[in-house]
Amino acid sequence: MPRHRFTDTRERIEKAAIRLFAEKGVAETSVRDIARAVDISEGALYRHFVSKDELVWTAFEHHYVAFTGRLDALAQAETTARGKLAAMIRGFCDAHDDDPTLFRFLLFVQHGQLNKLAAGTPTPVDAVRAVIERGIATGEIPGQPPDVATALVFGIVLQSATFAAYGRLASSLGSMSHRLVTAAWAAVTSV
Amino acid sequence: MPRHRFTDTRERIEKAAIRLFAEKGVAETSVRDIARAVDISEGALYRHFVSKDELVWTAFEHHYVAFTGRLDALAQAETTARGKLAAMIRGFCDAHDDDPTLFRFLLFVQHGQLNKLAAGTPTPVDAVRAVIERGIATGEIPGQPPDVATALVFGIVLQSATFAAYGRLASSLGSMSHRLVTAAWAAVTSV
Amino acid sequence: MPRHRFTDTRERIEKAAIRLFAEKGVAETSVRDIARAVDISEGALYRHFVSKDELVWTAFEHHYVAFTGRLDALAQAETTARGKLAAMIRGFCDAHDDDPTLFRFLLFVQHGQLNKLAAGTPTPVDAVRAVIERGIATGEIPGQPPDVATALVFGIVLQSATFAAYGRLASSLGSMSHRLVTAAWAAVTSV
Amino acid sequence: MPRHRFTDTRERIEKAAIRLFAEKGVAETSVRDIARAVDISEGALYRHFVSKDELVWTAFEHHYVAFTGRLDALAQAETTARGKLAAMIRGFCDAHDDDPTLFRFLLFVQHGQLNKLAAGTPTPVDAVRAVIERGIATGEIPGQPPDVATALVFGIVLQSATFAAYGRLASSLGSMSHRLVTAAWAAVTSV
DNA sequence: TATGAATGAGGCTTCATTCAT
DNA sequence: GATGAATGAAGCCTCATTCAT
Repeated sequence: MPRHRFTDTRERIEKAAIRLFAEKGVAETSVRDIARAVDISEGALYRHFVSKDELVWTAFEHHYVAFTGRLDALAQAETTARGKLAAMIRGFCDAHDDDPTLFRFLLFVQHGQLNKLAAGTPTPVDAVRAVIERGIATGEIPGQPPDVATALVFGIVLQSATFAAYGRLASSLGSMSHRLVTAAWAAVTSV
Repeated sequence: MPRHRFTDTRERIEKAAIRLFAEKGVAETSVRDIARAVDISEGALYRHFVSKDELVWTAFEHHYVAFTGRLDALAQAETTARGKLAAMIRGFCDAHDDDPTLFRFLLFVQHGQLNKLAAGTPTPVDAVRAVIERGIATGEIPGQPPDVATALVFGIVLQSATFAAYGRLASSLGSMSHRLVTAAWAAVTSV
Repeated sequence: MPRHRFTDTRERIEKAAIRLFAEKGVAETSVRDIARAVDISEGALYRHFVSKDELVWTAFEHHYVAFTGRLDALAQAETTARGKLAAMIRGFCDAHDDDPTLFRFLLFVQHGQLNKLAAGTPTPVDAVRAVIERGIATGEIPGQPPDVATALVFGIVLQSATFAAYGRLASSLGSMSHRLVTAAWAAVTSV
Repeated sequence: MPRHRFTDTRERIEKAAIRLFAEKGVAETSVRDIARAVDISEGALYRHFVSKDELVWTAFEHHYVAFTGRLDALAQAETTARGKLAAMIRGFCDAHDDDPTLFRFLLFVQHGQLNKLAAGTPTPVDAVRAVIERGIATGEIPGQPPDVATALVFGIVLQSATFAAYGRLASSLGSMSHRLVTAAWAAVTSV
């Protein structure tokens, strides 16, 4: 099944690349590093990716869009603003715990990739912001600039992930998702 | 007497370097980039800094320690936990508005520099955490793991700065410091 | 199958490097000089050697140890002290005539490499010294500090090679090996 | 006495340079190294020497010619070939013991300087060779190619100095000059 | 005279990418 | 599809030398 092996190699490359990018940064990771991690030759890597840039971009875009979609879906399954926000925050925590390395790559290391997103492509920030904007419209959330409220929620979640990465917090964000929801809601409604 | 006894080349290098580091990242900024920004030769740079590493480290450490000290001083000038926290958050906002580039370099780009700090050197995180821990001890802040509460406060402030950098929020954080204080206090006391 | 599985680039690099080192010295020979001599790019060189240092060391160590071994073997094939010494001196002359450039690199240019030899690694000096020490013990050579006698023998051989390099003596040391043996033996037994 | 200070600085530079050259080699010694050793600025060094090359050359030529002259004088004070040779060898030993660093610089590190000597400038090799040639002419020394005999004598002396530098022999060559004379004479007359 | 900042060439090395096999 | 040698640009750094002060 050569097709399978191909697909498999491509995925192994992407996975290794994401891990290395998350650990060391994109610029600090060489094509050689990646090839070695997957135990293939440098040349072979170019059979699967046209360039390092494309590899970075592919790895980023694919998961970034998927994660955004998941957040949207989680929100839509709820009816209240608080419920939507809570579901999304739990979604963040789950995504983090599921693959902390990928989470860090998507949300911390992406420097430079964000600008490449086609204008209008929704991001996790947009997903959160949409819920907040709607909550303000319905009166569930006090009137305020939605970007500020989005920053509050986003900051609470991402900083926890950062602390987890540095070992300042337990590596499982799920166990504190309830606390984060409470805090985020308090922050957002504290106007 | 030397040609440039009162020269400011060293400072111009540091300033340009910080700007480039904040804009593009450390690894993505070459010594040549820096030299060009200051309009000197690459070699000349090495009369002022032993290596690129030392330049990064110097630029980081100097301001990082100073900023931490400023935060501590602001906190000490207040008596209540809420007062201390409010003063520190305003301190963050002022530092940001004073020199957004430096702020971003210190708090976002430091990748890799933090580990070089002598163990025990206090950081802004420590400054905030100390106030929170004390507040919990005095009962001003509800009982909770201090690291979680610290993440809440830190996240609220840093994410606002991030949004400002991306143009999602006004570039002046000072104008919203009151809102951030309220939100942070709400988050911290929402247990 | 790789492009150049049977390629000899590595050997060509080593050979050119040894020649240049012998002609100009190690520090005076740049990686660019070597690459040009082999007609490859500088970067290509690093696929074959990890660093200039490693190239120098590899070129040195490999041949140095081999040469020492050859000397030892030549000595062991003889029974008397004079026979052993004579065989070694002829060994020096043959090695010189075989590849004067390599000979000069090993015995004159090694500046700095000798210290890298694992302590206890035998050198040509040790080989000669061992024979002399034994000759003194058996009474074939008059009692004297073995290091002094070693210097006499070594000096006679190496200075002849030096003169050959400068054109003061014929480039073939083999044709005068008999003379060198006689002189060395006379010097050593002249106590 | 500004004149004196000037002269003094120039000599201190030369002395420090010779030491560093002997210790590390010419290419491995930077102008900066030298300036630091003398505790002056790099620029100041150029007030005393037009270039590094000139410094090397001056340091070499001056002492090299002087040493050659001393050898000649020592030889002329004797009447027999053996006496002349013995005096010269003692001259070598004394020069070595007097300033081992200078000795090594002149006789080992000069790589590249020898060719700059005006054609016909007498060298220590010439001094020894002249005595030997004459000894052969008078019959005091058996007939043989004078260059070979010169190599024997030179090698015996220089290798002893080399061993002294490496700690294989006592640092005082004077104490073994008698032995070296005996050995050299034996070697030369062993045809 | 002395200083040390500045220069420009060059040194060693790494990197993304290509390509003959 | 895979290999790894080769390339050329670029990266960081050192050096001999100059020059304004």
